[in-house]
Amino acid sequence: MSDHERDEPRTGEPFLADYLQFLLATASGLASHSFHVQAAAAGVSVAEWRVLACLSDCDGQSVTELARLAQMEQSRLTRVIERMDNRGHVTRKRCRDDRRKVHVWLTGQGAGIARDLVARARAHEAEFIESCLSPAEGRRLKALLTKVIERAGKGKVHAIRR
Amino acid sequence: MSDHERDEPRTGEPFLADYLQFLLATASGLASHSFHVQAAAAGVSVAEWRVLACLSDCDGQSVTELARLAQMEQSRLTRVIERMDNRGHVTRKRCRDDRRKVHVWLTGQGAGIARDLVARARAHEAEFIESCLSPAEGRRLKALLTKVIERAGKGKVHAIRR
DNA sequence: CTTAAAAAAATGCATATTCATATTTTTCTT
DNA sequence: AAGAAAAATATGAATATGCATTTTTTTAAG
Repeated sequence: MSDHERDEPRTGEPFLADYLQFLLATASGLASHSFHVQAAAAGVSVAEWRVLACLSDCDGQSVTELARLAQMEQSRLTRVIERMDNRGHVTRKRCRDDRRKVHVWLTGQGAGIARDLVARARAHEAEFIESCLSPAEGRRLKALLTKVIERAGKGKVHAIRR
Repeated sequence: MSDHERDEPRTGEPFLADYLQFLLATASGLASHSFHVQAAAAGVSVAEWRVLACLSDCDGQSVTELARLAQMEQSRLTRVIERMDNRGHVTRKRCRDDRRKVHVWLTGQGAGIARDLVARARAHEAEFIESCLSPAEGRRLKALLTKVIERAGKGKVHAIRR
């Protein structure tokens, strides 16, 4: 319809379609978006979902560990956790061995919500993969991403424990 | 060091390490983070960088098109663009064919910044891939992501034009 | 042709996020 | 063992973001 009224012609090569970081961000957004809508409907924001998922995988992490795993800036995570604490979804305890640290656990209620969302996330993942890749391709993609994370996140994302 | 003071044992299977959406988000963050630091040092936020990159690839898109391509909520994009307009990095023109739409272009200055950042992004991408994958794996990963985007983003990310 | 519905962008306002910095505790140096 | 440096959280204040809604324009229906 609209002709975009361009002034200048295209500069050089198309950039985005071959830029790994763009492809990752776009695929990530597409893959997660509709699940995030489900979570929102359940009253859980994206940031909160990330915390629930991380804790459901490994409960009792410290704020800093959690921040790394959930890819959140520390002070942001502190406040996300604070809200979740107020709603009774997590509890915090200062670590006795190192009293600088604060560890975070799911409460019973939080764990329930997490279990439910994790189940839905698994279902959503299966649907999503089926909608765009063969099972083998899905496995291959995961393997490649895992390799990227292990190599690039050396020390940063130690929490991918199997 | 710290023993994480767990109360309950682990629930079930580890979840995150095999959850595609987590792998994508994590890899995406790791891949982009250090470039985002570079951009910030150049006075460009992540959101602004996305706009610059999208426009440098295809100038004169409408706000809605840009929002889809840059994966930004529309009202957020409107304000990001407004700031970029104030700084003289982009200009907006209401479309004559369809006066609801507003198209966005890079200014000379904006295009200069975009060119510079795109060049750095390409260099950063090459370094990043080399740091964690073989060239063949890098290509394979891009191919898989492209497939995901084409299939899952049917109609949503039409702007991946080569 | 007139009115209803849809589409695009902007905006008000409540909330969330960021950045820098303060605070507390631990680790390292000498 | 004392003091400096580092590490982990928290917090104040400026800014950005999200959601619902409004405004303007276009498209569809009757």
